Amino acid sequence: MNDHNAPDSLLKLDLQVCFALYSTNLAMTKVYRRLLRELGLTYPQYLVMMVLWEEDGQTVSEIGERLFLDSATLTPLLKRLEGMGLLSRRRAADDERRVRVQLTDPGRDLRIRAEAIPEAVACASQCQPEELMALKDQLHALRRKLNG
Amino acid sequence: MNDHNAPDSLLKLDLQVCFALYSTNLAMTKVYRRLLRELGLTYPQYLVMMVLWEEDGQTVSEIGERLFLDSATLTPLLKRLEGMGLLSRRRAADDERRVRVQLTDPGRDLRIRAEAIPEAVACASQCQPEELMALKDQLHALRRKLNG
DNA sequence: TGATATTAAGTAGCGCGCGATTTAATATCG
DNA sequence: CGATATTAAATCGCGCGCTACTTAATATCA
Repeated sequence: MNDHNAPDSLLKLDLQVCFALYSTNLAMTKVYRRLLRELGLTYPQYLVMMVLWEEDGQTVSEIGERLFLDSATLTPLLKRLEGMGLLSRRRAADDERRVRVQLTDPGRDLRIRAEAIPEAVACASQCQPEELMALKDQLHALRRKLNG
Repeated sequence: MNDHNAPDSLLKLDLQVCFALYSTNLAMTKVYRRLLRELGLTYPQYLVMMVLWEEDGQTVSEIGERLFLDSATLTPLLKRLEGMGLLSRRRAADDERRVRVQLTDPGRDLRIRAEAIPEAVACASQCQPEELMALKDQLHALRRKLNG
């Protein structure tokens, strides 16, 4: 009868939404993994590079606020990117608790090669831009409610 | 101008959708983590239990098809659930390559306590059922395209 | 039947993502 | 100034999720 307000229906519906989120995220990550392999990056590493390409020299906390990740996740990840020679980590002179993350020349240069990625993902999604934008807005709204 | 077909706009839009998916999934997992802690389950473990509550005695592959996970992920996870006494793993008599997963009495009983979870998550999401259903359908459509 | 191919599950190793804790630097306040 | 609180980053341990590989059982077919 399509009674979305019946408790049972609501509970199952919710379950499906969360699993849809979970499994679609897995599928998305798989697509990125294939595309990012030639850049030698994982998806979270790619996100960090995006944040730095947008604004270089951010602290670990600032990067974490953009990506909703904390230092327990970011510190090892940044060390790997540093090991690849894509960035450098240095304590800030004015506040030695903070670590500023600076792109190296290879790190900046990688942006050119990375610019082909979004188009390839969009192609793999086979969605209209309008659909993707609508989905993005709904996800942002849900994220805000879940985080708040 | 709102020109979604301009290459630059399309690329950025796609990026935002994927990150929205990624970060909303993180937020969703955090909500579940808090709720599932009292059951002693992680979200993927909870998903496996859901699959078995729906149909007991499935093989590792069958569970994997439902959840889009393979044996490299499921075998260790199932061993942990077995270690908790929630299920048992046994080679199938008719085809000894397959492992059938059976709920134990405690595993079946856990369902009662788990039934409060979806409502709590729905409450945390603060969304109308219609919104969640629409989001679910869009995610399923995207997942199908990404996987196919 | 016997050789080969396929299938199901398991293992090893790596990179997240996070709760809990630690270390060190800065801020606050008596 | 000195004691305490707060903050930023790092560390530790665990559970995914995956690629690549291994092992064992079944299927296929000459």
